[in-house]
Amino acid sequence: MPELPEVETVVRSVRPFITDRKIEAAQFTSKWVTPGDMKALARKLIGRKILSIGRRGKYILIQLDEGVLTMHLGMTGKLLVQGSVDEHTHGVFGLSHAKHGEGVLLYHDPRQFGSIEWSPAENPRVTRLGPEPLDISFDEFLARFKGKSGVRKVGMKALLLNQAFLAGLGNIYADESLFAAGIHPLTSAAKIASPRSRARAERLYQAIRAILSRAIEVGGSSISDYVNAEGERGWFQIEHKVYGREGEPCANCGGPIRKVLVAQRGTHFCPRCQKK
DNA sequence: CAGATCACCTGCTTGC
DNA sequence: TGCAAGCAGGTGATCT
Repeated sequence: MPELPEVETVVRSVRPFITDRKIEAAQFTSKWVTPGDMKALARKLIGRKILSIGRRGKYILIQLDEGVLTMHLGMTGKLLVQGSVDEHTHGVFGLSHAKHGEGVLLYHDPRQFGSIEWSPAENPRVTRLGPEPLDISFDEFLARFKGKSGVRKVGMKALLLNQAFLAGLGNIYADESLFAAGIHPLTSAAKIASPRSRARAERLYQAIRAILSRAIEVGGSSISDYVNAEGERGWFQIEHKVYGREGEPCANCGGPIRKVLVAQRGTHFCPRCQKK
């Protein structure tokens, strides 16, 4: 699902519909999305005013006049300001005086891998995240390659998927970034972090930023059913060079794009352009 | 500690 | 046609 660009798009599209509004009703129906006492959560939220909405990694942060509502969209989550409630709608928020729209916010998530949590202050899941890829310098990026016991030996694909390394990259943008930087997904982090690979590390840093920025510009990637809060699709999938393109010719060398399993995830790359 | 494996849930596609 | 297996944008618990 939704990775950093999709979550950013959702946040931007929902912002004008919920900012400065009061939560007048709330209902939850999934023990996976909202573990624990769902009625207590609803009671906690009703009467709260929404001060602002933001994003950290793949998390949506809704600042309230008391505490913060932290949401994750998992693999199939959507946050919608229009549409109807169905069996996959696991969160319904009724909002005060509709300045725009209809005054309802719907959390929709068929697989229920997402989450909705209230906490008095920053959610610990958010605290554990690494830095925002669009905010850090190259030196800070390079410094992340070191773990507590020296330079990390993990493969680059697994490292990019680790949210404690950088927040926000998922399967699509990890594959696209590694292709753009000419790095094989199984290349060890130690190799990229070595001084001799400085150019490649810098290419990766720039690739991640350019790809995420461009994806945000065009509203994210709509692979199957991703849409923003107003139901609009994103268009970055058109610009994917490797993700979902197994067997197609590489944009760079013309050889076939391959798909293998890395870190339990389908991983797309060009064997000719991305050497270990 | 770092890394690998598995599990969570639903729906769609693939292959026999 | 029908059905089982496999796979999907993610994360976190549990092992080695």
